[in-house]
Amino acid sequence: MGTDLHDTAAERLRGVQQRYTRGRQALVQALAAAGRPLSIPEILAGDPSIPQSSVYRNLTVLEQAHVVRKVQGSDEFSRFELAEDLTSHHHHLVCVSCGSVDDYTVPLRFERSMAKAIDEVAAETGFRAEFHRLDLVGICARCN
Amino acid sequence: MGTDLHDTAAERLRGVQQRYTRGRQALVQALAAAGRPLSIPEILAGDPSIPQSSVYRNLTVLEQAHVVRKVQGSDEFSRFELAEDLTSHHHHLVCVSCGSVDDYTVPLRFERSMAKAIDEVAAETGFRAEFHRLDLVGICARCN
DNA sequence: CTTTCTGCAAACGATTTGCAGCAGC
DNA sequence: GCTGCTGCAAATCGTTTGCAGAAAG
Repeated sequence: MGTDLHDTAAERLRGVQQRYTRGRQALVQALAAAGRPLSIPEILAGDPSIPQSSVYRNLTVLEQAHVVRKVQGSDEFSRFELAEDLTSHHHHLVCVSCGSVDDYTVPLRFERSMAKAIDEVAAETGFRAEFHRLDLVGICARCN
Repeated sequence: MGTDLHDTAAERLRGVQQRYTRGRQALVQALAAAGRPLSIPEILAGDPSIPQSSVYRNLTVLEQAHVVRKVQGSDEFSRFELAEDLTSHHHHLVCVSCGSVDDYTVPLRFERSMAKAIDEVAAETGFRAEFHRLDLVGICARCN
């Protein structure tokens, strides 16, 4: 299970001529354990032994290999999460107070009706959508 | 009509102890004319006589006065558009190729069903949503 | 007049990058 | 070994800010 994740990650990295090194494994592990998008400071706080530049560099590589995805929050930090096909389809609760980002899901029925609406927009505008973001921006339960 | 916009902007600025100066009027005018979120480089390209720092500073003030809103694209630039209550409710088509952001709308019926889904999420998670973002990320018609 | 704004240039801070040495295969 | 990765420190670049003079009311 957790092994599948790392196997898949290794395979995708190989696909872009990259190695699945210790540092990269640690990042994937941290993101999988968190279950929500993490900022670089959060990752560094979790393991201060990793140099910042390696985190940046490896997240960039993992993003190109489609192992992780960059997520926009409400603050100045980029956040990262595992690619959706390694987890499951979800959306984000973005807190404008503390900047945290949490996952949430909507009923499948609603996703379907959204997919239909998106298809219509694509047909009308000529825009080819790769994915959609349905973020709720507000105040998280912790910040009350 | 266009006057209403400027009157409203002036009023909102007064509400936060700020003046509606020439430079700020020019920004509001530019955003209204564009009809889509603009980045600072785009604004400067449209009128190179305005100094960069004034654009940044005034957009910040206008944002605090709820005259404009910051919008996230797919590139490194922040973008700005008029506050939604000065225009109308809409969402964004974000092009990952050229970075441009365009507006689009979905049927009102769909917005209603989305509002309901959002209420349910709020009830379940304790998250208080101020607004939602339904962005489509992909390739715009221009980039083909 | 007094307060706020503007323009310039210098500062900031998240992210990127050059380079020398180390690890993976 | 060769190639690619790491760690450090310096560079980059969008954005912010201090300050002196100009504009608003």
